Amino acid sequence: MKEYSSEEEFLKDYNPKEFEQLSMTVDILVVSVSSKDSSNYRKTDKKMMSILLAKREDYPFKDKWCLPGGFLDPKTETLEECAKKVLKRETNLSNIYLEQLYTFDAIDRDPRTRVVSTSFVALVDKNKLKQHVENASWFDVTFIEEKNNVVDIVLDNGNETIKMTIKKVLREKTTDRYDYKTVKNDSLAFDHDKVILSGLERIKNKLNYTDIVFNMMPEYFTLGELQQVYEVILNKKLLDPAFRRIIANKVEKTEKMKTGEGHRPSYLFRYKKNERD
Amino acid sequence: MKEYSSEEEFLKDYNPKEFEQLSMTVDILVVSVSSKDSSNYRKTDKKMMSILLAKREDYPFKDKWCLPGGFLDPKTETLEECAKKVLKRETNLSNIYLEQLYTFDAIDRDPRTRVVSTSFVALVDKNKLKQHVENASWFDVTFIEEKNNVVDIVLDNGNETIKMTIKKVLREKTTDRYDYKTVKNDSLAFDHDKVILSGLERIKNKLNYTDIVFNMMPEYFTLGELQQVYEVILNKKLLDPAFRRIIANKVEKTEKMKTGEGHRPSYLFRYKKNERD
DNA sequence: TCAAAAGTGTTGGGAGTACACCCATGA
DNA sequence: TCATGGGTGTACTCCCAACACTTTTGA
Repeated sequence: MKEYSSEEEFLKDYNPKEFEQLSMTVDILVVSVSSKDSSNYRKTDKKMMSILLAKREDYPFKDKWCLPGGFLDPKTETLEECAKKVLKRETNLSNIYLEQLYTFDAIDRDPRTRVVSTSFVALVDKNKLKQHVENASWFDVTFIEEKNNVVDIVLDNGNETIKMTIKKVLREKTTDRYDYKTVKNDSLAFDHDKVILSGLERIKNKLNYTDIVFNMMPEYFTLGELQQVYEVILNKKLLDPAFRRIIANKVEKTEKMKTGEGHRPSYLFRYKKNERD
Repeated sequence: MKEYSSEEEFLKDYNPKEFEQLSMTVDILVVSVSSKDSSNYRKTDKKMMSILLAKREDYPFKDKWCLPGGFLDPKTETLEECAKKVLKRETNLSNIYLEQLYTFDAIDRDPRTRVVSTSFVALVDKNKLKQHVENASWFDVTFIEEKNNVVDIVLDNGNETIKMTIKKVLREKTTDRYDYKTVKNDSLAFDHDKVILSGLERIKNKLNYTDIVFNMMPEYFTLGELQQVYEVILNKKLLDPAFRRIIANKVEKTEKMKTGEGHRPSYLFRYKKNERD
């Protein structure tokens, strides 16, 4: 290997042109929780997970939906800064929970040039959103995992229903990592179906050992509402007493009550800010 | 947003030059387990985690150690293919456990140009390695986590000792994600200290809910050896009966025995290949 | 009055913790 | 013989699942 004794000498020899034609993008899975109004005045609203999609108008993906994203400007920003910029543009919010998910990079991912994309998961409280950006829309998520590791995801924004099917193939017997194979996906651009699936699974896993739910909750909430969010993300019914015990030390009861619901009113709780353990 | 009606029109307008000057690299944390010979003939060899480092001879990082890695060729390979190529070069092995870790991208990471680096963790059984590549060396890892979230990592290859100190700062109260701040690091290039820390933590976490250990084990091993590997990775002593119960359904007893150790001989076990649960 | 959700107590089983104990070996 | 690790049984604790039960409300 050649040795260099000074910076000038090194830079003269170093040829980044060799590696040009590479772009990076950032894709963000913005997740929130929405409520479907119930017809029965007694029943509580049904909770749904929802994600934000934007419509592409430019050529290669005309009329396809895709995750909010954008190209990285290598001269000025980090991937995370780029993601925050995109989030600000799409939601007009700055203080959003953001976590790097995975870097996807199939060679033929983008027909224009070689693109490597780092995906992020963002969790937001929909109530804080003031405005909708044009061309963007919230889709309710229905997640059906069948026994043979085939996952159906249905997205619905009221006007349009998007269906996709992905097969999960365990990469190695020794691990929990899956390769995602798209079985059916007509409406989402790029590999965004895979980003959605891996992001949703990440949230589901993290629900049990972190407090990330509270990023999707308003400041005050009833335990029933919180439980519903858990239930819709985990996709299973939880038992009330068990649930209350588990989250007891994460929340604090306030003096406020939620009334007018056709049944016994409930105390409003709040995320316990000053916990130390 | 401008609309395009054909691919030609689109490509004419699309200008990737705007985003050039971006390179990607792959860095791999290759982890294995080594044994330190014991002086006492009765005692079993002490197990250590060890990682592979390579010496840089080129200018900006002369005399620094760094993780095996290389530039991505955007025209021909995916990140994972690139990682496998590097692994083949450094270890001459092809069937290695490989898992994407995280994408690091501080703007000033590399003084030459903007570089985004996706890191991987690879687990190998050192016994399978036939040859050492020049300029590469295995370092035993000592990992000391103090109460105030400051981590000391000491690497030792017999000739040289590398010390580094990193502070972990929780990114958000609601999550388990940390920002890593380098407190002290004189001998490792780039941000490889952070890659090492996050990789080691990843392995530690996954030990409990996956079977990744077996990627670092030879085909036949005693339960005592396996337990030692768990103990060195988790950095705590485990109780024999508990350990045996927990891993009982992951391994199968063979007819082979390990003798000549100055104590009761032990059965050799093997990873149970055909488990279904 | 009553359906619906809020909220609490009690019990049982399964998993992990701790410890006690015996076995087999080679120098 | 004995230090050392191999290997097994058992009792105890704690968490969580499951269920039973009471409370409170608005139409």
